[in-house]
Amino acid sequence: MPELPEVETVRRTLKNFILNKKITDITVIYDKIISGETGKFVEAVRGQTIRDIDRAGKYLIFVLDDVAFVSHLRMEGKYNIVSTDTEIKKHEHIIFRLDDGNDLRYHDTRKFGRIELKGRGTYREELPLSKLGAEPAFADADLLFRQFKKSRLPIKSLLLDQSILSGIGNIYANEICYRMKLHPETLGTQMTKNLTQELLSVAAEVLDAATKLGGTTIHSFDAGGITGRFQSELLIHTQKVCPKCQAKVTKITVGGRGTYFCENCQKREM
DNA sequence: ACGTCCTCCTGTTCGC
DNA sequence: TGCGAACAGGAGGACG
Repeated sequence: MPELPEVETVRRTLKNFILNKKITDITVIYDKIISGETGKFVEAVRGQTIRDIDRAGKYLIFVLDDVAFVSHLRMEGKYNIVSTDTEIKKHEHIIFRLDDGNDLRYHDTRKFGRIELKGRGTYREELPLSKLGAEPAFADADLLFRQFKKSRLPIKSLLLDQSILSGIGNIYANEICYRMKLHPETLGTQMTKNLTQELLSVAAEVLDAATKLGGTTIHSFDAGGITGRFQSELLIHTQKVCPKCQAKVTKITVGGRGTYFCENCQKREM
């Protein structure tokens, strides 16, 4: 499931391949991927050149001449760049034909991803980007502390709330709690100012380290054929044994999400 | 305004 | 062993 480091890796990889390429045609095979009217999307994007690829949290933004489109990969979305004459694969839903003989193809096994047309100069002010919280590297600890303090939701759930902090998904939420020695069910109201500051630096550090390694490859996700090397750095997510104390890792559900933690190491007193 | 639950999907894993 | 059920989960929307 692509989170900030994986999406950033996709962004950088794509930029190398498709910057300044013109989209000469679009074929929409499965149109529920496109939010809004498919015809309008195709009409607006056809003939436009890719001027930049931006990112906000887990969203990718393709910036074209006159418009932009926002793409969320959700669980299993991928972009493949292949020669136009390559046979279309089963889960390729949107085909962008480029003017260099290649296609940019959106592939998504579970069809959860979404692509939506936005204004070139206004996409950050439009939903859904407009309600994203800051990324951990740029977040304000005082504001975050106030948001934590007023919620009785578990910290794990608050970390996954994109309107509070953007870019963290289930894998990194688990990793951040573990590195903080924090029980994932610690309530927002139990957080202290110091702990919040520490959480921000741990979160930024983990995301940065993962980005430097090309993200984490989980299940079918990879960034344009690039295998994320953060996979081997995971300390708790999908682990059987705690690397610190060798205790058996506990798996519970928090806010409907699979949560891995060590009962021995993650019981820090507030 | 906030929290909870449901929906979207398909491939994989689990249980009987 | 086989097959249906449960699970995986990010975000958006319905609902209370």
